[in-house]
Amino acid sequence: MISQSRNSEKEKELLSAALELFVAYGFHGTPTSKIALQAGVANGTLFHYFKTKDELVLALYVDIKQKMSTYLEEHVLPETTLAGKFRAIFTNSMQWALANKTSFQFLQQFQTSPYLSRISPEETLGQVKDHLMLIQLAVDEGFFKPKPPELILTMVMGHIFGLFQYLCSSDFTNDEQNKVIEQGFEMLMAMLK
Amino acid sequence: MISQSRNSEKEKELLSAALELFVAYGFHGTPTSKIALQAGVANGTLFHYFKTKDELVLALYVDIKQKMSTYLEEHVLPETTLAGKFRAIFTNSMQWALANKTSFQFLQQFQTSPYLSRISPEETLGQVKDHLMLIQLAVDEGFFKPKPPELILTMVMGHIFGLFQYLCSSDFTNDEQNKVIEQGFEMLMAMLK
DNA sequence: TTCTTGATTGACTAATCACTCTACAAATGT
DNA sequence: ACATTTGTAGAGTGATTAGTCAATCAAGAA
Repeated sequence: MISQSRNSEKEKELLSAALELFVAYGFHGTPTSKIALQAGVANGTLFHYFKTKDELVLALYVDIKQKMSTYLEEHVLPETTLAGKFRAIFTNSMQWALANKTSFQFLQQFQTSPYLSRISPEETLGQVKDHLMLIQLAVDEGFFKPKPPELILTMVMGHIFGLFQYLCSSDFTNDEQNKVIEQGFEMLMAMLK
Repeated sequence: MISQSRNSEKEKELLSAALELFVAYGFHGTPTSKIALQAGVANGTLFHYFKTKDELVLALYVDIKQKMSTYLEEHVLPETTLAGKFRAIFTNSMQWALANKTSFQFLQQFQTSPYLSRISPEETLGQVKDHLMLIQLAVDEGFFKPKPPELILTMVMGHIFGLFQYLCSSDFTNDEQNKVIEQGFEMLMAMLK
């Protein structure tokens, strides 16, 4: 219905404005008034959609996490082989991060901030469970070295963060970017196999 | 002199209190009044040592960076071989991070925050110049794969961050920790050689 | 039409914050 | 001894903030 789409629109505007401002000025460094202003709504409207500022921060985190997960699922599910799945997870994570730099920066910022503790351990676990299972499978089949899956996962994520920072630090053409991602994946595999 | 040592003491107290509170509640989430309280000094005293809150944040960053650098230099300089130097850099970075978790967490938080832009590029470059030169040397000698040193450096740092998070996520004995660090180094070398 | 419900507004408030200011104490220099 | 600088305190201030509230507005239901 029309009214609902209006609702979502303003909510989306608020989330989008919050994302930009949070990355630029930090969570506490961004007043709700500025968020409302940039979203083009009144002060009070923000609190109609989000009871508190904290709730807005958490909602933004969940929203971004979900968008990235959806993107990854779409691109990984079609892959049939283990190697194909890992390549898809890695390259598409990088592609998404580079295509959504602000969102990815927000994730980094959030995950190293005290806000992270507001996310329940179950929810955190749920987000990585699938990946852990896939890694376990790869270990069982001798595709990866026999290491704890959690160790492998954190290393892969560290790898992705590092590569992201490298690709953001200077200007690359799309071709160069893809080449670096490709090489980064090969190096990662050299480490894990 | 006595007065100077008193000065340093209060300044250190303030930096130490700020560190704990920043990691627990974030930069803007920590009022200067609470910092002064925890440091055991009056409100105004904080502003005698640091003109503004921002200056305190930056001073804390510089202080921690310098402590880590000093620690690394001490342990890396004695090494004579390339392999020895890299192993020393890696393992001692991990050791320092685990022995100074809060400090290391602060570095992570700071480096993913908008505050990072307050640090001049020259200063940032100065901090990594030595490492970049060492990597370049290793590439020239065929010790590492022929990749841009910046790429190798960000990957190593991503590796360290990942390993740090893994070792913080659950309880390990010292022996287990050292084993993981050792293995982590071997894997890193497998990737870079 | 009339009623109801939810969206929207922006002025308002109580609390909090970074920072100042004045006064005083302690150390240092001469 | 005296003067000067430096450290310390904590009440005070003006600005800012998250969140509230009473008042409209829009739109569908009866």
